Amino acid sequence: MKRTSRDIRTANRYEVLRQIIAESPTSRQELAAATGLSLATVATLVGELLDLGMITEVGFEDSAGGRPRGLVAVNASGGALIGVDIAETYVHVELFDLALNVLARADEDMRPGESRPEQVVGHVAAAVGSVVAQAGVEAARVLGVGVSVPGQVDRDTGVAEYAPNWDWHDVPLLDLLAEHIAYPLYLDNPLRACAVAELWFGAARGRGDAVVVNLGTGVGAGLVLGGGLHRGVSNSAGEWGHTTLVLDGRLCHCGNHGCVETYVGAPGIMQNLRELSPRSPLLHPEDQTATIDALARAVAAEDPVALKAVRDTARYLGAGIADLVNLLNPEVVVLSSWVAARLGEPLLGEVRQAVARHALRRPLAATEIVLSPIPTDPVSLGAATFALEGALQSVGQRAVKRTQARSRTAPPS
Amino acid sequence: MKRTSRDIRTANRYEVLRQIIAESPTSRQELAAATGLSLATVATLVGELLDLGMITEVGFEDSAGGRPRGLVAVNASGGALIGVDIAETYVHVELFDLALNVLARADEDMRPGESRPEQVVGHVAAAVGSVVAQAGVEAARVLGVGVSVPGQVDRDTGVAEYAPNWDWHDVPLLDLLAEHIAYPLYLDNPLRACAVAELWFGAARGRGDAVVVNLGTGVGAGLVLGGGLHRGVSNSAGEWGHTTLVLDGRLCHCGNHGCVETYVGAPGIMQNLRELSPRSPLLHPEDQTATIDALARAVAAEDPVALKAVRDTARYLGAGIADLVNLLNPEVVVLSSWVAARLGEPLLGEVRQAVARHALRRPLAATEIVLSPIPTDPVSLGAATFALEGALQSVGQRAVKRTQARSRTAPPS
DNA sequence: AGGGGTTAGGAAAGGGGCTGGAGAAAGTCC
DNA sequence: GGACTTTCTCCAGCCCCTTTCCTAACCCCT
Repeated sequence: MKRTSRDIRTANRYEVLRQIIAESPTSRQELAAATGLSLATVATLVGELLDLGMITEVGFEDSAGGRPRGLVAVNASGGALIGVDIAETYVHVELFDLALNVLARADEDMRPGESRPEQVVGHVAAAVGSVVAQAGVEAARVLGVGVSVPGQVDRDTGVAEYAPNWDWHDVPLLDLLAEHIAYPLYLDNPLRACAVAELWFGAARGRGDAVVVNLGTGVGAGLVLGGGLHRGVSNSAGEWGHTTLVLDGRLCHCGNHGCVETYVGAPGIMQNLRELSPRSPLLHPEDQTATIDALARAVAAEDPVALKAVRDTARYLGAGIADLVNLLNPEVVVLSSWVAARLGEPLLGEVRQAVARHALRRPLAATEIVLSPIPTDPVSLGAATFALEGALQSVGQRAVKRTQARSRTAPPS
Repeated sequence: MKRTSRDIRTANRYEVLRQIIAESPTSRQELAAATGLSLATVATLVGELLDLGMITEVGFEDSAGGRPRGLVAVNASGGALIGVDIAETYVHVELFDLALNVLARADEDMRPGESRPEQVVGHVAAAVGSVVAQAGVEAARVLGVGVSVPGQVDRDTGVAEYAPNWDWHDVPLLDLLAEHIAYPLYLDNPLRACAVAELWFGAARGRGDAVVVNLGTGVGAGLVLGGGLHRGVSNSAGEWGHTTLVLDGRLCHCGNHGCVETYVGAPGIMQNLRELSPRSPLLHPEDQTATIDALARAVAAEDPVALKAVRDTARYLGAGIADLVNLLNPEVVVLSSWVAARLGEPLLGEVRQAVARHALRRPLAATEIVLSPIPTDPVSLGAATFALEGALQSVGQRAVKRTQARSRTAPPS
């Protein structure tokens, strides 16, 4: 709530690092141009990041008659970040270097019924241990672990206030995890993880206002407003899946009827397909992933039923997204998560048309609708980004002293 | 987009003045406590406002053994603000003193067909001239004129990009007005005017995230996010009236079916009533205001048809608001504009129940739903507030020099 | 090989902001 | 009148960002 001049610094630090990660190697000049900051400010921020070991100087640009520009790049091996994606049936963990390359993965399946917090924590601890061992990084170089857990989360206290899958209430998840994991921990939910991933590395980079529509088993919308994540007063903003799309429509597990989720979530898409063709061979009743995969393949083969199913889904989705466009007037709407990744361009095209039919002209003209450009799992990437943000947050004064030390020691060769 | 330390200053200046207006007279100590700023900062900001003549020192608090606190209050006569509410059939103008009391009003009716920009500008100029004359304020003391015009507006260039009532496209309204009005002009739309009015003087004061639901002939939602107005990338955020509430529902003039507006805007409410009782004596087919007034009176008299009509309206409205609560997780939802003012508590009660049925528990628990506490026309008040913000924006360096002058001249008696 | 032109980047100065503390100011109480 | 208390102003200190100046580092040309 209260803004101080330090927040400006932190935001600029984020901005510079984002830019370096996006375009490595790069020069101070380019960074200044890209961020709009002065050269002097960029230079001090770059100095801080050099001191932290997050970036390194990697040589010089060829000059055409002048002092050559020094180039900096992400120091990939300068640290490791871990992203944990806890879902209903699995725990997926990835370890990233600072260039956000995946160095190691680990998965733990959870059987139905394995829903006690201690059990979940056990799986997470095992997977985290596994990725650290696989990647062979020293413990000291792990900058933090971001954890995404479905439902409502109090990120300050680290309490999972409510997780619908397992009917958790006020589980002190971060404290439980801290007993097994010695690295700094950051907790939030998958919606916001995806949004942050897009904000740092995806289609929302550099945009003031963006909506990240999450299409998975559940559905939600991560909101980027004013250049930062919008959390709402109790950190539960973005619950878009239970917006009423069809009055008295399909029954949703939330108890209402006609929620967006029941039409465009993976089970909803299966239902759309089933209503078109009850015995479609594409349907794998117990396996959402297999069904969506089959649907994607059938669309590629121009199967008419599959095309119609995607079009129907896009109609619902487009109507919902149009409402978001009208309400929030974002620069970009990003379709993210596994369903969007698999259905890809065919879905996107239909959605664009459907949105165009429903949205008002002016907001529509200002809004781009795109697929997430993030190739890996956005949830674990976003979770890792929370850890990265955490590591950058508290850079504070110490760095200044060390800047002096640096400039004394190693003049460029 | 780009934040600088000056923005902090401006925000703090707003905050201090807001607090003084809300609670006049007050002391520097109280202001510091209320705003969270240090005493020193409050003192300099109060000094600035004293120099501007917007507030005055009005005496001292009784002390119980110490230096008594100096009290400051709004200097009501220190300036005048004009708010212009342009609507489809009328222009309503109010002149406020700095305590935001209405000193003068003027209305101009516009006949259907009188829709050329020059005609509207003529009415505005006449009404503005009238209020200035009525109130008898000197021209120099008018700090600015805020103008609210329906539709999409580019507030920087002062162009009314699109006004649906009159099918205006890219009308340079501010330039046209400037030919007749010599005061500083500020342009925006009624949605945001209402939101700003709530933010400064109403139920959104001091709240980080609020939604101001505007119930008039049209329907919209002013969004206060992160303590400030959310405008979206092309200043058209808040277009909530054309959110689809009922798939394939009532035809809306926007061309879609089932928009929120067709159920909870004044014409929509009339339709709700008509569907209940086609020959209801409450219906005044050509007069929205009269119908809503009659409905309000009938509700007060516990007329069962009227009660049912309000309940039906609240069902629709509640479903829509619940979606907003889920999506944005605001601290408060404010029901504003003339329909909300007239239907009042009965509507509010039904809406609360309807929202509770649709919204998710956690966001719901964090959200309060209230009627706007603003007794006058919120649109002209909000428009005047734009002028007030404008006057405070550019306080800059000059004030510092004058601070020295002040401290030399007038020591408190 | 050495100078001139050109560009990069560091250091210092400057401007804006907020805060904490010292000390003057203005009361009450004894 | 003096002791005590509280307010309020002013200044030093710190954090930010930017502008400006100057040196460093390179190219090219002679």
